[in-house]
Amino acid sequence: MTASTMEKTRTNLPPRKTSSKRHEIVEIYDRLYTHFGPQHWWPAETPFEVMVGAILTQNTSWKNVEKTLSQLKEKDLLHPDALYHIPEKKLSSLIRSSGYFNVKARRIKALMAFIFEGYGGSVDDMLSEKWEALREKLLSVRGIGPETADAILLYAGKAPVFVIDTYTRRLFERHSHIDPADNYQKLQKYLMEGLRGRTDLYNEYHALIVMTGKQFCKKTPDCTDCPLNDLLENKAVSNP
DNA sequence: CACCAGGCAAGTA
DNA sequence: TACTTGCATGGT
Repeated sequence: MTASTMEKTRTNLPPRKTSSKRHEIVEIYDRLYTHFGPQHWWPAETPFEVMVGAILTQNTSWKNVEKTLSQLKEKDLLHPDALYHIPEKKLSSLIRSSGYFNVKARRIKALMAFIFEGYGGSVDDMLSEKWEALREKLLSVRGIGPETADAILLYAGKAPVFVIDTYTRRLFERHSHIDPADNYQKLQKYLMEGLRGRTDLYNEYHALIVMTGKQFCKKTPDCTDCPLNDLLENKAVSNP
């Protein structure tokens, strides 16, 4: 896998010619990719920014998080040393516009403590650890659950993990035979096996799913008038 | 006005 | 184990 092929990713899993019926996971991916194009995720300049953003965006619109991140950047606080030393109270006031500011300030401080106590404040050192081990450690940090941990691993550390969020559940609940009641790990395993360990696809797929959530699907549990239905139903349409 | 947003932890039965 | 609740701002 070269850098250039990472840029514009199509699945090619399996080749259309030799497979009469492609896996629905791949089918959905290709439809989303064809429609929306590459997403270039995560929207951040540094791995550290990914990590902070991942906490700030918990159950919160990215729009609100952007405001917070740009303000932190403006004050030159968006790096480990600054956020490690800043008082929690002050941090909570700075991240106010992201919502849950008291909770998230505590969570960010917990992550800083983790980075400094475990890796001397070096994000690079943290991310150079084996991702399976790092995942377990991240999950032990207060405020980092499976989605946040996996977002950090995938988008900051380029680890081969699929990020499962509410949009992902909703999409596969409506447009595949996957049991929506399945827990995080089971759905994740199913998707990861379907995509054969392709980190670039995990990256792009999750980004595409969030894009569809933003553009179309806001209603739960069902949305019959959702324009996304036209894109995802009629699975035979593109391949006679 | 209600409802949702790229979750998580803690409490309850 | 499986629900329920608190956390909170900002946009539609």
